[in-house]
Amino acid sequence: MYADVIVDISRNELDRTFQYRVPEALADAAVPGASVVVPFGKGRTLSGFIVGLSETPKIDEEKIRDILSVPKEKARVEGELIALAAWMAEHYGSTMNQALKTVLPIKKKEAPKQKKTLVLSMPLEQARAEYTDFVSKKRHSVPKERLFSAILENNAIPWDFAVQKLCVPTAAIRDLEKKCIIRVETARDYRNPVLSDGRAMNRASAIILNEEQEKAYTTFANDYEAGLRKTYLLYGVTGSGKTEVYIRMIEKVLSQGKQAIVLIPEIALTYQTLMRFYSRFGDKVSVIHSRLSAGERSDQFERAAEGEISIMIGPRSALFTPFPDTGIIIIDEEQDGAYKSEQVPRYHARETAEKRAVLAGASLVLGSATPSLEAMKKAREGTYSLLTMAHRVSERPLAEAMVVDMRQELKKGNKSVLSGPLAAALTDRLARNEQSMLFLNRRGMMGFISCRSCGHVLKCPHCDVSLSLHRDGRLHCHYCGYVQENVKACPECGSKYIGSFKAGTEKVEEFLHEKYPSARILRMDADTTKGKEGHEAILSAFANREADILLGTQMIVKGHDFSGVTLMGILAADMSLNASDFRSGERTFDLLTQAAGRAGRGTAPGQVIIQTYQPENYAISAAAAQDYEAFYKEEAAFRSLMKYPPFSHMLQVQLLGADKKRLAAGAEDLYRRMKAADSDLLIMQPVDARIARLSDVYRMAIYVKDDDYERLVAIKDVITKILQTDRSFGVYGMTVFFDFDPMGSF
DNA sequence: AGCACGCCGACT
DNA sequence: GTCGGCGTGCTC
Repeated sequence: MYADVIVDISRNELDRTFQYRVPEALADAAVPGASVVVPFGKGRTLSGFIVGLSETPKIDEEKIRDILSVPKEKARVEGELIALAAWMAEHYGSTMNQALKTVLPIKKKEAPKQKKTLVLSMPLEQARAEYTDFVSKKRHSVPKERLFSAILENNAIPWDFAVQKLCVPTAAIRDLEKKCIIRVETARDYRNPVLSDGRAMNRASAIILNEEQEKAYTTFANDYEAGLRKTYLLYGVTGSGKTEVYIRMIEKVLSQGKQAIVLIPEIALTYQTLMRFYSRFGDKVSVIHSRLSAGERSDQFERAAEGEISIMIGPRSALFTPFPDTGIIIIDEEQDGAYKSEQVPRYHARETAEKRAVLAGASLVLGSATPSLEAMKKAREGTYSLLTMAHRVSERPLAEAMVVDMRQELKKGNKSVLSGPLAAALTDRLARNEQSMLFLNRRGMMGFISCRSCGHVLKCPHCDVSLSLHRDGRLHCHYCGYVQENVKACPECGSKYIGSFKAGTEKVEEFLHEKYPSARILRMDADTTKGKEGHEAILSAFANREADILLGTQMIVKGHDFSGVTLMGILAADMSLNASDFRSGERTFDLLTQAAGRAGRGTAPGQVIIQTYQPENYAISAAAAQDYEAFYKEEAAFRSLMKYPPFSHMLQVQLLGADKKRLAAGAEDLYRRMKAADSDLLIMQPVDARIARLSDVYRMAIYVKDDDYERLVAIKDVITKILQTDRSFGVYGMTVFFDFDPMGSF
């Protein structure tokens, strides 16, 4: 018996299976998915995973070696998850090893990571002298020079950083170590302890659904009974009671002896939802969240595999819960950006869930009040089954929304961040002793140029995304590389009030204190929520009416209900609209819709005031009118015209390198090779990434667009092949990553 | 990734 | 002439 093993080294050159013999004694333990220890090369033992078994040797039998052991305590990947990992590696461009590690429950008793650090092992003065000496040599290695100078600057740098970011070969490190210039120190880093949350709950009684909810549920239930496994888009306005529908669907699936996975964007922010599940299903439910230790996570996964629990709730990674027979996967707030992984493999939970659902024979339910263009497009085409819930459970009216044109405010001579109507509304709420929330959308405020007189935003003539101001003082497009000089006056109206937009929560807070000295103000942003309980502390203080105004960024918008709030002010709705990113309209619409949903949750009617320089923009007007249809129509037209996802697909080839010139040369070389490989594919010339340099690593990107996702996968495979086989690429010191249909900025 | 082998420039 | 750096090949 032979086993195909993927060894635990994430290098393209080694991203294939190696065949090993299974000794008699290990025959039972050596199943696909098992973690094994194998000999590799000379005097090395590595861990790896069995991904397949066979009876026949594929290579010279003499060369095949034995599996050394199958450690019992190590986690095992289920066959279904191996297949899923293979799909992910292929579709998102990663090694099989990386994909397996993503899918795999984190190993239980993993030895604490030995963090290796490189430190200077001689006095600084002496090292400086050595360095000068070293550089003066005619034939010295460039990577070594990088490492040397980095250490001189920082005294100590992590091993991983040197190897991965500075692209220093290990041999070079060893060499400097041998010369007693640097020292490799190993320090333990400890796991952070975890709070466990095991509270007993009373079971809530059965839920009674309203007509719309019942209809959505029945459609699903009938399909399920009939053995149909589909993807459903549950499109329900804020407050339409999606959670109750999820719960009923889960009950249905559990009654058939199957299990359920529920994905949510941010556990901390949907505590209320979570408690609903707890009270309904009690200890059948388990929750994973980011604060859980590796050990606790792995315990939860193990419980799932053992059948102790049947519902797993958690973020993106909960998708890989090793249930034996998953019956339903639910993705709540399906449009949320958090479902796209930032790490390689850069998978999207929606697509990956679709794949897993097929592999597992499960149904997939996507829930949202503002569905992503991706999901709605498929629903309209009939690929997904659309379940609509258009009414709020209590029939409570949506808050009344008003759009304030900030250009008019400027004309009236008001240059402050608060418009007349919003200032008046605030004064009014303070007098009536009601609470207000002010939302400052800071996302993507980096460097777009807009006119404060007419609202005109400078855009790339080829890509229709905002140009951003670079350090060189010129305006760049991040998709195609278009560059133009900055402007002194607005090209539309000639006004001199044009420039990049800046305003921080702190500044606004100061302003509010001045204007409303007696008001009690709470500020919530990345700075004030640093502590572990920062979030909760501020939110509960506000819920207890310890403040009149809550001022904050995105984080105040999601999930929480404050019954005392009757006013929601959105200070600058445009900010996220002009991020140089094709998804900015969608994100803005989503944020504004959610923000608007915050006001008027109690008995008093709510009011929403949206301040903007672009009241005519469809993302803003549609959000103010709470009109998803109108938004979808416009946004779909824009995406399809510009060939952006989901009407086309886009591959972002990310290029990183420590040396600017070599990186540029490498990018150019790769670009030409790509063109040669598929000459009529739309490949853009290499451009600087939005963050062109990050911790001393230069970053570039090549974008490729095509209707056919598989064609992008094909060009990805071409690139991987070139990198693997063509040694001459080594000179560029360039590392390459892929991001398919990217979200956010690179 | 990491290890052995072997060529070729630099220094004695 | 020898030393040692770095490119090259290989891992079941």
